[in-house]
Amino acid sequence: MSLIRHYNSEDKVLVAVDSVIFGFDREGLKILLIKRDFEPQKGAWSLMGGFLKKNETLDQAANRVLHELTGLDSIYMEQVSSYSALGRDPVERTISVAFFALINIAQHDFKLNKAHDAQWFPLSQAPTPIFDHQQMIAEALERLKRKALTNPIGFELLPEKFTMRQLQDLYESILNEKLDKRNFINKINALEILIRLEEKDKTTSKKGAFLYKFDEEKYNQKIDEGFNFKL
Amino acid sequence: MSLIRHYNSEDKVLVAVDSVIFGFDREGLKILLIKRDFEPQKGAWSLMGGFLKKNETLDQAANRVLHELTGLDSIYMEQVSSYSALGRDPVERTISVAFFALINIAQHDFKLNKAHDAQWFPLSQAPTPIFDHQQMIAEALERLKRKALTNPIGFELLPEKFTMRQLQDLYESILNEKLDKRNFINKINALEILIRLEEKDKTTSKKGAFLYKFDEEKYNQKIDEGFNFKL
DNA sequence: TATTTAAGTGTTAAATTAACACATATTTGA
DNA sequence: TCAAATATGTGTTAATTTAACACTTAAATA
Repeated sequence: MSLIRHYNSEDKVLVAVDSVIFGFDREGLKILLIKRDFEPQKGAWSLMGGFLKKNETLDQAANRVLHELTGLDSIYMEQVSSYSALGRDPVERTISVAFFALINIAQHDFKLNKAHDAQWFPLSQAPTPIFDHQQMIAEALERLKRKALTNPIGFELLPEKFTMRQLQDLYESILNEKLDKRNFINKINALEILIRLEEKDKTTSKKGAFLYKFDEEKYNQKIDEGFNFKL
Repeated sequence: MSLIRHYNSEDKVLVAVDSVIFGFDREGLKILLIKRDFEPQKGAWSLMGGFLKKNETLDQAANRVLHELTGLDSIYMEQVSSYSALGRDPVERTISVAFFALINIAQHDFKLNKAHDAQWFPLSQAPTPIFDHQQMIAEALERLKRKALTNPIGFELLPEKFTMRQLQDLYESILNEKLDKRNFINKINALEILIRLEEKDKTTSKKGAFLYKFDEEKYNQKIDEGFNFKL
């Protein structure tokens, strides 16, 4: 007789992961939604998700699901929260763990898996998604905001070379407020994580704007240290 | 034939909740651990936990488990994170959602359920608990720190009447640093959530220290508004 | 009545944040 | 060719917030 108590009498439940996939391009911050192709709510928009398998962690599941849709690996992901309301998925009792992912749309040369009928939506123009996905998006966005104010995130969302204006646009779209150009530049420069290149980007102005890239070493240092931005 | 796709082929897993129960009394910030009474690791210290049942939410499960141990209801709890490493519970594959709870030890007149062999430990003197519970505690503490800097929390942890010194002790033990007395008082008073009573507490000084209570209305207002303390 | 102990109380310097406006380079159209 | 239009680039000052700092007071006890 073993003294090890097994958990045979306990309930097992379906566990899902759902990903709030944020992207950024010249048009601003966007999220990636997929069109649901089965009932109920067939045709409605939804976060990309999937079920946790017996032999994988939640992070692995979230990465697997993201990979299935985008083909991408090594994408920055972070757990947001778990959702467990009883009727949240009308098909069957399921709890879901939400993640957020950061992708730079223009840079990564990926094709969305056509089987999933996915589409990028500017944050403010996204349709209302199914179940409790709206709440997941809202909480993921809160997390992203805090992240942006305490750690550098541009590396995940911006192309390798970018203008100061693009960086400011990124922060403005995450924080959902206009920032003063000079104050923003002063703050960013104080971090000393940017390297100004000789090249200029001429796509948005006649004068041209200097391109910058991140100083990877100092950038990573700031990830560890953290900071406390008030923008 | 139904168009509704069921999830029959998906894996189901055991889902647990584990609670990092913080308490505060004259001796400082403490956590409540229970002695595990079955193998493996019988006799080791552990967070109080339990399994999610088919028909309850994670919050309900966490409250149920807390109630089982303490008899208390309506305790402040907040979800921290989910843990899903494959071998985290050697008995069987289980994922766990950690919560933190705030209890004011002296005020609540509760008896710990003896069946669980529970004990309060000062944060710095707690034994190393089983599995990944140490990580849960660390992350819960991080959350508590941020909470303390952005929302009032004293109501949950302090007795109804308390001295300014007790409030400062609370913050010092959560933030794990000494604070300047005058600056602390100035900051707290700026919030305008305290009411100074005529009574004094004489247990810690000959002179006696004024007792305070929270202005409940303004306190709740600050919960909604939030603030950004830098102590 | 001298000593001890924790409580109580404000001011100033330093650092951070917020507010603010004009010149420049280049293209385009008159 | 020159005027107009447009986005880029750049510093200073005021206002606010935070950090540093020391002495007096009340009461108990020796």
